[in-house]
Amino acid sequence: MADPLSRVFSALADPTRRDIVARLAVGDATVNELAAPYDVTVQAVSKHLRVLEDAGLVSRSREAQRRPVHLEAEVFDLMTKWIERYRRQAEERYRRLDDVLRAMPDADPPSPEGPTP
Amino acid sequence: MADPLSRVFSALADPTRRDIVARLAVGDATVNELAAPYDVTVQAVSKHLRVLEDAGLVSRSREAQRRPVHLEAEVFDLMTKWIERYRRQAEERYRRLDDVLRAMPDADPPSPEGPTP
DNA sequence: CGCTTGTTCAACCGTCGGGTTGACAACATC
DNA sequence: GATGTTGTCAACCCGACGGTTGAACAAGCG
Repeated sequence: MADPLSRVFSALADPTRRDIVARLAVGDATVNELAAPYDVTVQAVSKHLRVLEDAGLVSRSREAQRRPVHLEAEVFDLMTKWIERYRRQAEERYRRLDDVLRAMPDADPPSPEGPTP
Repeated sequence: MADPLSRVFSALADPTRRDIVARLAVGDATVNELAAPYDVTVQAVSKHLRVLEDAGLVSRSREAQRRPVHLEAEVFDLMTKWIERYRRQAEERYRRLDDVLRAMPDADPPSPEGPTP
């Protein structure tokens, strides 16, 4: 799973990881602090952070034996851009279809419904 | 994995599924049409569509023996809202931190770095 | 009716993801 | 140097996922 988009979407597909992101939006935190609210081991949270880091959503710096985790919000744009593109395209298509329906000459198109009976 | 957000993110974590969404943004299509560009079986694509449908990203109607697939773009909002929330929050935090740093009195805070030596 | 087309269901296989436990590295403090 | 704190690495378990094959169901058409 090499492509960045898959990594980001996949990273945020887990509720615990989304929770961690939510918490990090408030401020940086250490692994132990992040693990505290959950009933999983610290190792599990460390794994989650690795996934988030690989996705570019999070960065870890060294500060003595602590490793404060920091949210990197820029990667979000990758997703929003992708989403917006296809949302826009779908809406555009809808609009165009509407136009076609409006400008429809009353010839009988291959519509299976009611071809002007 | 009950929550809708996880389902949507998870659904879009697969490149094939994102591709299918991209194709459906252009217009509705049948399973066979969707499967054509890929070298996987039709059944595999059908499974992908089931995932997309469970996530609310796609709907299938019946039209004779065909089952045209239609993109439901509204669910995108779920994601964008989530993303925007935390992006905004992170930016807000950044801005506030900046203010704090700017308005910093030259007392010595518990910073482990250089406490104004 | 029998046949073809389009799609799904069921069973199976290999891999990945989230979780655990246990050991270990790095640093701080006594 | 011994001890404790913080975090990662490694091995393992189990359930979910993406894929396949083979059969079944549904709807039109000879």
